Order: sequence, then structure tokens, then C-alpha cells
Amino acid sequence: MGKNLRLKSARAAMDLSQNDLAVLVQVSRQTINAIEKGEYNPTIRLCTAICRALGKTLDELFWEEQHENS
Amino acid sequence: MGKNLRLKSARAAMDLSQNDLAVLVQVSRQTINAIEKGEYNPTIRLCTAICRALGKTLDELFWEEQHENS
DNA sequence: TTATTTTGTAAAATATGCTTGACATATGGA
DNA sequence: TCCATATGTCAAGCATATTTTACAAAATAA
Repeated sequence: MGKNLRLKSARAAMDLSQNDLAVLVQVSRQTINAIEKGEYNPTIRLCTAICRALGKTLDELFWEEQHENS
Repeated sequence: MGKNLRLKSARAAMDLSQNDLAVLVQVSRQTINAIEKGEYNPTIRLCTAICRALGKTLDELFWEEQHENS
């Protein structure tokens, strides 16, 4: 998992700090930070809450197209 | 969380048992069963693996539109 | 500069996703 | 009938998501 720059960008577009978003979706600030840094693997429920807070869908923030091999 | 009938349906469309899908995405059969029954809250990584196995995206299997409240 | 906010990071504890093994029921085929 | 497959469910334990507390660095504003 790499960094989630789409999440970071969507959050910035709404002028929210990591802490603001954390409060909105009721997790700790560190959890938001870790998700943006790609350090782990949140639950679908949390991803959905983040999407709703930012006006995006799962595909927009969390779906990654599979790269072709060769 | 209610039952995930879209998942159940997408799995049936590919003629896979819960166990078949579990093997494909490398979790236990009970985990697939619990997800279809809406009993918990899988990780985004597992949801993504399930989507890839079934040729669907996160929005198609796991996104739920918000109902308007009056 | 100083003060404030934001982000990064770490360690210990808690909550919960997920596994393992087991047993029950329903279904369809031989 | 018997046999195999598919699904549902439970309990104990392991693996890991998330919290809490804390400290530090970078950015922003006064």
C-alpha cells in the first residue's frame, strides 16, 4: 500500500486538518494519518465514513486499478 | 449493516461457493459467510481482494447510497 | 522572535477482524 | 437410503486495527 494522496487531496479540498476529519468520522487523528501514509488497512466502515465526510465514493478514494503485468 | 446481497449475487454469477471465494481471496469460509450476512466489517484490503476476484469494484459491491431523511 | 496549528512518529493497551475446529441443517445426486 | 456439497453458527484464540499518551518537527501567523 502506498500513500493515499487522493484522500489527502480530497481532505485539503474541504480545508480540513487530519484532526478535523478524525473528529468527523470519530477516530483518532493518528488513524487518519496512518491511512493517508498507507501504513495500514482500515475497515470498510471507516473508509465509507471518510468518503461520506468528504463527498466522495469508495472507488474515488480507495479503489486502485490493477496494473497489467507486461 | 444488512446482508450483502450484491456480493452473494456476484459470487453466484461466477458459480462460486463461499468456500471457493474464500480460497481465492485467502480467508476462511466463515469470514465470507459473515460478510455476506452483514455480521461485520471487513478491511478494505479484503473487500478489494473480493472485488477483484469477482470482477467488480468497491462501489459496485460495498458502497451504499445514503438515504435522504425526509 | 513567540505562539499556535498541523503533521509525523512511537510504545503500550484495547477492540475487533479473522482463523481454527467443530457441529448442524438443507440440498441434490447416486 | 447414503454420500457429498453448501451454508449457517459457535467458541477459543491469534493477528492486527485503533486508541491513548506523549514528544518532536514543520508550517503559519502574530
